[in-house]
Amino acid sequence: MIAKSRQPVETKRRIPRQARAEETVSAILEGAAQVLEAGGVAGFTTNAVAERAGVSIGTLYQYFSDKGALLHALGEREMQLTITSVAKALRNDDEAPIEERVRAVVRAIVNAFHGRLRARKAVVQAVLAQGLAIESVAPVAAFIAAAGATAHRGIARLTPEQQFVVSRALMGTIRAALLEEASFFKSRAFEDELVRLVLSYIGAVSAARA
Amino acid sequence: MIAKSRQPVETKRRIPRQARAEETVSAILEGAAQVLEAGGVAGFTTNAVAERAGVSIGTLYQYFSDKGALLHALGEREMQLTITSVAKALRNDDEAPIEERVRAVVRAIVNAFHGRLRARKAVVQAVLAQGLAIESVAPVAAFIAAAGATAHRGIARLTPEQQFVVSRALMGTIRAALLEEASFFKSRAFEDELVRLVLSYIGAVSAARA
DNA sequence: GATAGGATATGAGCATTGCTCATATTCTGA
DNA sequence: TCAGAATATGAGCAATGCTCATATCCTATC
Repeated sequence: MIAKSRQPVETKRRIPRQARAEETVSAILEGAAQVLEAGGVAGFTTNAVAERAGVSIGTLYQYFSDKGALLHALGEREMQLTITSVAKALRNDDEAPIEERVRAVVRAIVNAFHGRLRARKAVVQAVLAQGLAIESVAPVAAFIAAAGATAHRGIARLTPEQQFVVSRALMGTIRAALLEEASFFKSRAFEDELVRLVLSYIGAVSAARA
Repeated sequence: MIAKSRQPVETKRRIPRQARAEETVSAILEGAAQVLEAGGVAGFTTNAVAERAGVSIGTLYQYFSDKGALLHALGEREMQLTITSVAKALRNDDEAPIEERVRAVVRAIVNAFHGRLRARKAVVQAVLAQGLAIESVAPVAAFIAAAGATAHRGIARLTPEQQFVVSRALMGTIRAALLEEASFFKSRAFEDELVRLVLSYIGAVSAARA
């Protein structure tokens, strides 16, 4: 008796080995984004994604174990974009005053949500709808927490709870503005308040240490 | 030709007029909560809810236009609980120092999430998954913003953006702790940090005005 | 107490959707 | 050239959201 070849229990089932397979995966992800942009979470069906991507439904399931895995992949894509954006913002002004650095981070995150707002909103919604929030959003938050909390000229290092609070407060507020389609989402006034939120908190922690 | 009787486009279709109908609606909501507690969002099917509630699927749809409406109702129930809890907390110490009042609000919100954590988490997830966040969560946030931001002994009144930031930052952080099942969710240390977050932000706004 | 009509409850079953699997096609290395 | 691996296909099954024709229950009126 020959054992069936085991499939790894991953989000992706088959790993592309040929160029056309890579293209297929890209097409599926792009199709997924388009379907989300067009019809939001409600219209997001795997059959619709496959059709939009120009592949059969079977092909879709060769690369994604289920609908959730597809959303997960989209979420990770967004996450990576944000992380890259934040990292870049921090690299530029390494010795700038803390306010500049915080502002750069805030702006980077907000700007990561440019274009295809409807799709992005839908991705956030869908990712939150599953337990995926933990793995998928936490890295961004952790990165921000670490970045914003590095001991830096009299600024105290943050405890894990404090890192959690500052990162989730920032991400949560931005996410709320996106989901609620706040008119001031990309306004300077909103950015100012987010900067104030982070700075005042970090300042208060530092002050309490002294 | 007789026009069909128009159904109001509401979350609830039929409005209970008899006592047994009220009981039916309660049973459905209770069944929904139980199904969520047992199987999370994944196991939440309308047929399962109807069975658990001891009513037929048809009856369920007499009172709730669709699955979303059911989640919406559960969400509103949670929201109302939180609002009541916060209002009560604020009523007690009307002339207490601002720190006490903020702490009371923070504690009230966190304590609103006691018991049936799995169901609550699922409700939050489900509500976020639809566009319902806007109508369903915003009232709590607005209430908190208004309550925490009432001009009070040298504390400045907040602009709409500022109210948005302080309420969503607080709610978002608490929600993140719930969804990510943070170990410190109900710890004193976490509460302290939430208080610090709100106080430092309000303080910074006030300081900037002067 | 009888009963007409409104309110409430039922559940078989239809439409849609997530997903599988047997099969076909394409590619690559020897 | 061609065998076998990689990739692609899509009919169709199972599960789920939801409807509607029908049945049962309740209440108001006489």
